[in-house]
Amino acid sequence: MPELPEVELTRRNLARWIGGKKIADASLDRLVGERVRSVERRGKWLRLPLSSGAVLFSHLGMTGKWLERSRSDGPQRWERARIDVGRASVRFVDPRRFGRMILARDGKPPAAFAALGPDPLVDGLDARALHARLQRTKRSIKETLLDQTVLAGVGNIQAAEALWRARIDPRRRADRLDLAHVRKLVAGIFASIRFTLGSEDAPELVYVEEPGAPNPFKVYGKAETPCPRCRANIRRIVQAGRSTFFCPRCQIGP
DNA sequence: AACGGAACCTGAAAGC
DNA sequence: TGCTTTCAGGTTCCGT
Repeated sequence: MPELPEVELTRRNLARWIGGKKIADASLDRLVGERVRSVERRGKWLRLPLSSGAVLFSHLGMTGKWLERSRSDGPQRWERARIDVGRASVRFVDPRRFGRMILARDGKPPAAFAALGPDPLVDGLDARALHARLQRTKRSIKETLLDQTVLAGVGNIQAAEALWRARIDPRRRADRLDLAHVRKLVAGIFASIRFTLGSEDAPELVYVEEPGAPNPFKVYGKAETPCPRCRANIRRIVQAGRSTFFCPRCQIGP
């Protein structure tokens, strides 16, 4: 269930595994013979420009992962695609099948990609611009952060974590945040992304919802445990059908 | 135009 | 034990 940090770590792994390499074989015939010019990321999308000018777009959905295996290894459980380069082979596995792979022969991105707002790592985040954008909605700040056209890459975990770091109540209306709040929020987003990049970096990513996976987060998935900052009990609520975790004491209310 | 809710799909855990 | 319900860090579509 990947968000910006997990997709960024996947990007770095894929760049090492297949960046600059020629595709010797693939589950998608059209890819054979192409060279992977680079592995890029924007929001939760991976973008792989190929030597012919075609571009491969990959979205991990909720459960998608790229794994490195040996060329001689058989299909992995839930394998949906494979790309072989030299002796190595990368596999896309996705039990829940929400992930997507799109080969754009003309390089034109899918609509969802084209509509993405600024990516914090790729484009940076401007507090004034974000503040102006937040003025245009009556939704809660938590729901608004999940809107990929406002900001690319923040998902349910990063939203909760960033708001906790910024001490902002997730139920607060987005248009009620002043510039000072938005500055704290921007700092919170960067801090949370950095923290997650540091704690999850591995050749094989493990998502927190998987059985037995560690939970490195401050509030996500921590209902009824003490807030790491003020020791009040973390609460779980539902917003727009998704779980939100927050501290009712140190995150300033609506 | 913007918003909330259901739908898409599968597996694991919790509840009965 | 086995059946049912709930939940999951994704987007998309549909109706209001």
